[in-house]
Amino acid sequence: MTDHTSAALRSGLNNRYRVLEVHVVGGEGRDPEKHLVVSSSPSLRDTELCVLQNSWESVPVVPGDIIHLEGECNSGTWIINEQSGYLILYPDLLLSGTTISSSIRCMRKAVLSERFRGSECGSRQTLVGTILHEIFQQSVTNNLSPEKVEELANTIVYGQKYLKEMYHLKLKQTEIMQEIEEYLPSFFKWTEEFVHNPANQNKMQLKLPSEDKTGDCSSKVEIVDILDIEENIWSPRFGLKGKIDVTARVKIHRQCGVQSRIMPLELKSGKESNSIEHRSQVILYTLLNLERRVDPEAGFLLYLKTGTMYPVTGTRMDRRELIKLRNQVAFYLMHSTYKSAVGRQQSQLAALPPAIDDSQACKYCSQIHNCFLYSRAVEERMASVTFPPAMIPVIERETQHLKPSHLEYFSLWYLMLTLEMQSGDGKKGYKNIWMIPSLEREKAGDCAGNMIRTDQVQEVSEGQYLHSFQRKNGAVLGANLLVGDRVVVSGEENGLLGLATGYVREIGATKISCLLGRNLSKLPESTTFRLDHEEGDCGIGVPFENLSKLMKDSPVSEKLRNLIIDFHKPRFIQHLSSVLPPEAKEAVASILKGLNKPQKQAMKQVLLSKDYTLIVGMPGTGKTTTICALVRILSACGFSVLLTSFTHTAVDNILLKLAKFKVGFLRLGRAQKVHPDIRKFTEEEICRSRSIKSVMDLEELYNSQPVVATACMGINHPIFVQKQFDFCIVDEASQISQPICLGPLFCSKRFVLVGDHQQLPPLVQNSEARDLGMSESLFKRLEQNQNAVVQLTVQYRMNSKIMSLSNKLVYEGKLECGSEKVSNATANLPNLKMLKLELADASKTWLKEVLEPDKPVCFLNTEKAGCKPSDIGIISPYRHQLKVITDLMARLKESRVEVNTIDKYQGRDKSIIIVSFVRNSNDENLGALLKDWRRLNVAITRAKHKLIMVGCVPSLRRYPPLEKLLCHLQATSLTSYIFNLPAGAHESIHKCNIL
DNA sequence: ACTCTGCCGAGAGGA
Repeated sequence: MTDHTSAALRSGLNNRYRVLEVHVVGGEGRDPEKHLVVSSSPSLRDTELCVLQNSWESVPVVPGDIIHLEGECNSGTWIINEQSGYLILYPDLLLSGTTISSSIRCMRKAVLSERFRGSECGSRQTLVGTILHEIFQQSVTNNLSPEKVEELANTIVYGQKYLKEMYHLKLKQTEIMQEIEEYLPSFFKWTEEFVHNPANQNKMQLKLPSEDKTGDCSSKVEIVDILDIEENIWSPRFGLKGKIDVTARVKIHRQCGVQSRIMPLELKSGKESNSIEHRSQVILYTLLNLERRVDPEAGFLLYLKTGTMYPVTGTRMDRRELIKLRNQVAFYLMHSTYKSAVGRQQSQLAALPPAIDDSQACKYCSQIHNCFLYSRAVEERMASVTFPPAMIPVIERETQHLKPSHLEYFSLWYLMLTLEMQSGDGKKGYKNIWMIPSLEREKAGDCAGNMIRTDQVQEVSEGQYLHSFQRKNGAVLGANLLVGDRVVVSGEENGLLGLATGYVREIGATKISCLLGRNLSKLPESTTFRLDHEEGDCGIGVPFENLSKLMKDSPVSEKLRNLIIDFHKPRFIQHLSSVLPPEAKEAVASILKGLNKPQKQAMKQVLLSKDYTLIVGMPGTGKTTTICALVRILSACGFSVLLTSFTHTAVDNILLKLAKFKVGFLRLGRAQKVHPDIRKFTEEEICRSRSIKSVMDLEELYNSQPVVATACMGINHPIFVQKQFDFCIVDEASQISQPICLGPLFCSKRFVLVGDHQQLPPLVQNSEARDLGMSESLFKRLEQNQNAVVQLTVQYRMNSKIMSLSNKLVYEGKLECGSEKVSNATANLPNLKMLKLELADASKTWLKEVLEPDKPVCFLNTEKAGCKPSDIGIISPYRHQLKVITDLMARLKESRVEVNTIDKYQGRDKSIIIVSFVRNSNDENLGALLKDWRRLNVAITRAKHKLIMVGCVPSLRRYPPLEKLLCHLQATSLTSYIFNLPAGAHESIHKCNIL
């Protein structure tokens, strides 16, 4: 994407330029060149010239792009060629060292891996590799003796940290330990040679690029000090990021003298290949090092199996080629869609990097499924894309299980997800951390700057370090970071970006404590930090992954494709007796007793279903109660249940109820995000309290409960690799986008979606994606199969008059009150009499009327009142309005009244609801939010006893849903609902709030 | 043209 309008441009070391023009020069015997007219001034008036030569002209740069230039600029001209300079395309897109090194062999794979992150499912070797890394890193940092290393290996292998992975791969701890043992002798040999006894070692050839003079470059290398492990570096200069296994101070002994350098050391536990991929990784790490220290020029590759260490020098040529490769990958990632030049300018998916002709490499490729899928669903129709001839029949064969409808579904959703991801780009990216000073970002509340560390760093658990920060000047924090938020900790100084990531643990007036993945105590005490709220994009990986899974050639995926894409009719069995075990009958009957008729019907329908059931939970119809009863019945019948929802809060809502009935369950997900009363059911807590340290115990825990609950993004948990559930229940299903909702469905035989498509749909930011249908939930899509739908129509929230609104407008009269009591309930206003006396003066008669408990619905017309819409309200479509209201309420010292958006109020209720519609007749264009009748429906179904709506009637009439509502209000003979407010009425309305 | 919640990740090896 070329839209970087807000990007800050700079010259100097961190120079950013915008490309204004691109000219291809040369040909006719002359070497081709590309001339770029670039500018770093905000006005784009002062321009410079950038000349690309010696194959740099192949960089796919276009006008509008942001580039970073490295090298020298002489009188306004940059020369980037064989000898000097680098051009980095889209430098704010940081690519990891492994992404680039893997793109050497197959760029297509590298690009696919950026989208489909979970495809690499791990193996024994990778797990052993990870564990070996940790053992080595800790041993070398703490200079451990061989006995201590053995001990450490034991604690790690028989500890808690890698149990999940071992369970996932069905590996035993003893097996892993055995394999680890085999590595230790070579590791000891290496420490002898390079750390303890460097004088005895063999010489190695190490020629650093800066040493021009030829001659003897054989040297002895000595590791003097380990400065860091897992050092995380972000380099917006080279557009790179990475974690460096070991950062070591190294002495190079030569005939001509001794040199000291800080160099990266890359560990490998696999085959001693000294391959180009491995070497490239080291070279990229030397580039990353430039962010923090002098150019190391070289690094080392250490193969743990043999203890052999190879020096890797990054020549200019190596670096240049790797940067060019990075630019290409960056180009493909930034141009994953394009607008068709003709017609309606619709976005289309672009081709991936071409497939390579290497069946050997493809055989072991973890992305092969996605590679074939994309070629079949997207690229096949493109004239410009060709495949190696040998590959064509393979693609054909590997995708033959997919019908055209499946391929269409895939490409449409792939496109929509990509569009949505791009539109988040501006906000999401980490680039704000380096592009916006902390002080400025703090105003938006997303950052806390100028912080220093205070207390000792505590290692709370393996790899979790508790850090405390406070302002350098002791000032109060302005940030609105919340407990549980993810944060990125960086140094305020240059080059210290992304030092660590973690979670906010506690927030005080002047202090923040965070649980970070790395220990920062080694940094100088004077280091000042900034804590940036991480606006995650990682979640976007889950829907891509689910989409890919849906296209797999497996029975589960095939069944879901049939049901979801091809709308096969959901099947039901005839008789309850075949699912209801006799011994469960009594228990089930007693649970059913507490339910109303449609709720009972829903239970029955689910029990009879072979595929799926949709439960429409209209407002106030007891969705939570119903789900809770369903879980109890299903587990009484001996079924296993996977219980999910989009948000943690919704999951815990049900669990809180379930806990009362003593139904056992296991809650997955980070304890911090879980309701305090439910935390004791989380895997994390149980593992801690029972100090589970063996794969067997963990497996026992996973199998101990037939009911497992998680947020639906949490389906990458290893439990789901091995367990299949009888039923999956998805709450809030009408608010979840299809590819996310799919996730939990792979883990069960049947599913139940609970929701109400008349309420708000999944949130989609990108308008084009929305127009393409991205906000259609799976619930809505499947609702056309009416035989799978049960409606909960008996509601216990609203009194009859409030209910009648939405009943008329939305539910075609299907809603009914659960009891007389519900139907007639009015607001309890104990101070009303006193207040009425206060309001005796005639100008306020309207307020008296509004407050009458037997007028449950009223609409206050602000048209003539001159009352600013921005003065009133409790729920509102707009966040800005809420801010104004909250401030006013604070001035009136009223904090008990909850102020929130309509969207956030979905699923909740209150006795009295005041809706502020905000819109004023002066508004030139209609906003989109109020056009959505689902939002209106949510707004008018939150109140139990009294619904007060405030807004300018003539303005609101321009919105079709509100027009309908107002018409209905006028047409009803119950009472005159609409009041015309006199001037200055808004003050009184706040008094009304204080009731 | 105003609505916002989920995910731990860059890299663990394989040819």
